[in-house]
Amino acid sequence: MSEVGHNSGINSETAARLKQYVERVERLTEEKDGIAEDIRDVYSEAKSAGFNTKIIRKQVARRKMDAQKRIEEDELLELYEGVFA
Amino acid sequence: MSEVGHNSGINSETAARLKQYVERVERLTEEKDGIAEDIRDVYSEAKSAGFNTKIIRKQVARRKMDAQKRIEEDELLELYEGVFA
Amino acid sequence: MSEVGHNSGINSETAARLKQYVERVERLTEEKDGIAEDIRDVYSEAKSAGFNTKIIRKQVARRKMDAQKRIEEDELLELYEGVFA
Amino acid sequence: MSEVGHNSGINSETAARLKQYVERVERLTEEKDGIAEDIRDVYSEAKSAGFNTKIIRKQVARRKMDAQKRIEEDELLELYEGVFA
DNA sequence: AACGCATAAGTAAGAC
DNA sequence: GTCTTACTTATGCGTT
Repeated sequence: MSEVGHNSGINSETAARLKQYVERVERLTEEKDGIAEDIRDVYSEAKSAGFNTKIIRKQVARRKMDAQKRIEEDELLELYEGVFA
Repeated sequence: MSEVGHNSGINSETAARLKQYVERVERLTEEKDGIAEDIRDVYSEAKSAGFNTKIIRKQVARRKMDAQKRIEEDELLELYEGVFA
Repeated sequence: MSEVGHNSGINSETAARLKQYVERVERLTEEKDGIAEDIRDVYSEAKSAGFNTKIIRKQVARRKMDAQKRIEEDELLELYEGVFA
Repeated sequence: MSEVGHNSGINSETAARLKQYVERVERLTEEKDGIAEDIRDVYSEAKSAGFNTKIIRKQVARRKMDAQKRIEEDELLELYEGVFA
């Protein structure tokens, strides 16, 4: 067998690069999960302070939806610009 | 109507604190979404480099599962210990 | 107004078919919920028999994970095969 | 060591009963997943027939909520009966 | 541009 | 009764 195959049929350089990508994703995912935990902590804290977290979630969702509407409008404006440019 | 009620039936201080929580969540969510985008970028880059992103995803999933499995087994052992403690 | 619109803007045949789908989903959901209840009953029974349900849950999770891991690995292999096909 | 311990420190009869529970849960879970798949199939079919599945889901959710309201009312009635009985 | 997949949010149940 | 954990639903993303 040639050099190819030392790592399940892939040459070792390719395998190494694959590993790089996997590890980068893993590192970023870890960060992301960390932030998700932070968010949970904020809700916990709010709860401890006597707030109903459901309401906060609704509020967040609502504002996000509004933001979405704004984005849609922006895109529409951009579209118009293209037409009149 | 008393001062209470200026903000839908809750006093202004409470409203302010609520706003704080909402904004903290929003800020963290923004960060989180940013990282999610970074992850997508890594996959895009890998794809451009000629890799099959499905393979990378599977590798990531597989490794995550290995880690999870170990945790799962440790917890099971611990649980069994608890039975005989 | 034409015949269309008697049911909020859709013709009655379409409405009837829609209703069919909704009812099929509802019937199946009912079955599903029934089984979910059965599962809960099994855990209750186990608990009454003196078992730590957490252990049973962990066992179930562990076995499921084993199965999933095997599937995951098979898919990965298949994917690799595809690369060299 | 006594007979206890042949199976990770649990006597074999207990282990056997544990296994029974695990398997019952697994069997029921399999059934449940099968039905979940059936539900997905119904949605797929509806989609193929030109329906917007999101709307069907909303419809199903809405009817369920109505049912929930009915249950709440029933419980309230029951409560009253208790008071006046 | 539509489909399936994967993650994420929200909801509900069970443990302490 | 509170709290955490598990499940279910829903949305959004990548792919074909």
